[in-house]
Amino acid sequence: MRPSDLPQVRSLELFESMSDSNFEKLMQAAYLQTFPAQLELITEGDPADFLYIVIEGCVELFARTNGRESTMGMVRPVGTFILAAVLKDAVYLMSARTCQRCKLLMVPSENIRDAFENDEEFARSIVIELASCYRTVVKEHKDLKLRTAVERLANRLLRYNGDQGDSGTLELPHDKRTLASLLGMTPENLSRAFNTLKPYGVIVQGNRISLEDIASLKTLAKPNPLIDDRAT
Amino acid sequence: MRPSDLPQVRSLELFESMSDSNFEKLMQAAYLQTFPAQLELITEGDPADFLYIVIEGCVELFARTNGRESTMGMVRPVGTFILAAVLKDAVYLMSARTCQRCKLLMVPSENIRDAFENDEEFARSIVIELASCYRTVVKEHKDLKLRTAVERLANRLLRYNGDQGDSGTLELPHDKRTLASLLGMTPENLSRAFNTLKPYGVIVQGNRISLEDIASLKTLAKPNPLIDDRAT
DNA sequence: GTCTGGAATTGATCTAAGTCAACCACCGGC
DNA sequence: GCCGGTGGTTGACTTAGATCAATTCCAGAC
Repeated sequence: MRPSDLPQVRSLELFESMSDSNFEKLMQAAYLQTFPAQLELITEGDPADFLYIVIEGCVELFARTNGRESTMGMVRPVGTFILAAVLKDAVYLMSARTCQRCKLLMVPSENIRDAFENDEEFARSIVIELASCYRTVVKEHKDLKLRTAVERLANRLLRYNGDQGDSGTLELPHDKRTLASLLGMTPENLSRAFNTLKPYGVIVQGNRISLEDIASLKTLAKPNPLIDDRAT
Repeated sequence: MRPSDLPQVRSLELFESMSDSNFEKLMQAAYLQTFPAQLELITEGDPADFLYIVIEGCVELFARTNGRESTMGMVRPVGTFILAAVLKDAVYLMSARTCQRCKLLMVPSENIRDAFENDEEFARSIVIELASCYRTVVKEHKDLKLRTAVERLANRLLRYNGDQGDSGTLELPHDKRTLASLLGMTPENLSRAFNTLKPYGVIVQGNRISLEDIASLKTLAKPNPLIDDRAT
């Protein structure tokens, strides 16, 4: 792997407080690979052989059952996916595909579990990371169970706006069909949801969105830190 | 606490491989309390002061936002709740209330975090437990996103039937309004869902259900181990 | 530039599910 | 025994959202 990528990986909360020697050992066992767009990296039900770390590009996590399919999450640099399956030595619950050409670091599950046994700091980081993942899904579950499609969209826009510096203008980080699936609706319905948000100052131009009246958008969205805040 | 309860708690996967002395220390810091039915034990947004362990009775986890409310899960003996918030030293994401008179063991968060630092085996168990919790929510999320209400009910019935010995007869473990909320629908809609399952051999008498034609119920439900199996 | 194919939008329609209201059935208290 | 309350069911109706089909809008290929 390119030495310039290493510090990035090291800076992940997961690896930050690991000992140098253990980190190096882990990285030596890892593979850095480049994948083309639209490649299915893993399929739900397969045994978890690797922990994946996204160095470049973007990976979509999705689930399928009975002909239907839904986007479960998006991972961008520098983020990991399917830590839980790796630790439990279980099968993947989600599938993953590249959205673009991607550079991924693949760490063999066994090495992760070894490091977990031998590095107490790493074990601690893993717990924090897992707890965070858990809380993220709980929030998504609440979002889906307690809100309508329009509310989910409104809150998502407010979140993207916050992520991108609260400027009142934001760029959708994925295409609209993906966003729709992520929010648990159809692309058609997403279109219509954008239309119903127009009176609340939401202007759509391709994947650039301006929020002209954040106050009124908030009265509709009723954002809730226990659903929308990433940190808490 | 009654000494007869201790072995039960000790047998929890979470505490099983902990050292005796550490377990005792933890239990000495803990409080055993009995609560009446319908008491709100914790409220989402409050700081996580205790890890709760249900010794007797049944606790409902639920979430509220903007006037709406939804049941997120049910905890029965011997089970724990809100481990993630405790470990992250964060606020609760869910509220909890007793469904019946309950006996609960409350372990101060701080002691849990201490034990986590000092007992490597405990740390390992926590990771497994957290990973399991995570995977459980992911499954619930898939269930909600990928299935209709009737399918969710059908699969739930098959699951309860499996839990209760595959006899073809099962008892609903909670009242129907709670089940409805758990499955993400209204009580009225649950009633109707039971009716649409009648042609598939589902006979309802109060909270006793008989499944007279499991084969055909399965063709409708299309159970998927990556959603419905607890273990995987 | 023009062509082309995928993404996005729009409209018409259908369906699953929620809402509202009435009603029933069971249980506990008196 | 009767009363009243709670949980469950049923029916009529509304609504959110899905589906299907028809355009439109680009962006990239040539």
